Amino acid sequence: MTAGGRGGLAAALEQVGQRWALLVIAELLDGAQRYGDLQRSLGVPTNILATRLKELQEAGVVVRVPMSHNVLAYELTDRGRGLAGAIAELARWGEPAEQP
Amino acid sequence: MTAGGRGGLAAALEQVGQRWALLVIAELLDGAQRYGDLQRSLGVPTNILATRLKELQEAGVVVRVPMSHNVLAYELTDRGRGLAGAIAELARWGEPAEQP
DNA sequence: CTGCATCCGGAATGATACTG
DNA sequence: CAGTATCATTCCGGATGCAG
Repeated sequence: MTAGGRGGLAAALEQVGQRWALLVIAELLDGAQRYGDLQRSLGVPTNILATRLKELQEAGVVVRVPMSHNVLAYELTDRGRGLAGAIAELARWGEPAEQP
Repeated sequence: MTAGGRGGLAAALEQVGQRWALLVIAELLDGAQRYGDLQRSLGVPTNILATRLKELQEAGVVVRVPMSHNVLAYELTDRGRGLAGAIAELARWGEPAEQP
């Protein structure tokens, strides 16, 4: 039953195909970040960021980890880090063509 | 100036991050297809498909190629085929975990 | 001060009817 | 067959409010 890919791709896009989702994950690939840091470094609206982080947690891509008391951060799960390859490919594809 | 990836990723998502865009491209990876074929195999609304195909042409990802007289099809450009890796990674990530 | 929730206008999406 | 036109629904984005 090789799902072929169409189904897998559709499933992937349902989980991380929303606007800003892959950008948030790409930021978290550099390490855990706090809410405000993600907001400032990405320039994403606060309501969208809150919604995405909630959805990504339900998808098992991101987890909320407490640091010191009163301070918490968001971190990728193993499943979330599994997107590193796809993100790298997309990023390389999107880079302006450079002639050596 | 290693564009790093954030910029490249954002640029990629602006071109192929819209809904259905990557699914259309994935279908075209199997070879050129006609409008009605894409519509039926993907189940995408006709107005969305028309819009995406127009945008993907402007992005240089897809070209409209005439076949026999009165029949035309959509085909990926080299740039479009450059997304094969990213799509394969996403599809594999989205596949349900299979335990043998 | 950080981490969200709410409200609202505008853009994107989807279902369907219509045209060359 | 290959789209375009129209309208309802949903999503997104910016401003703002509010609790811990």
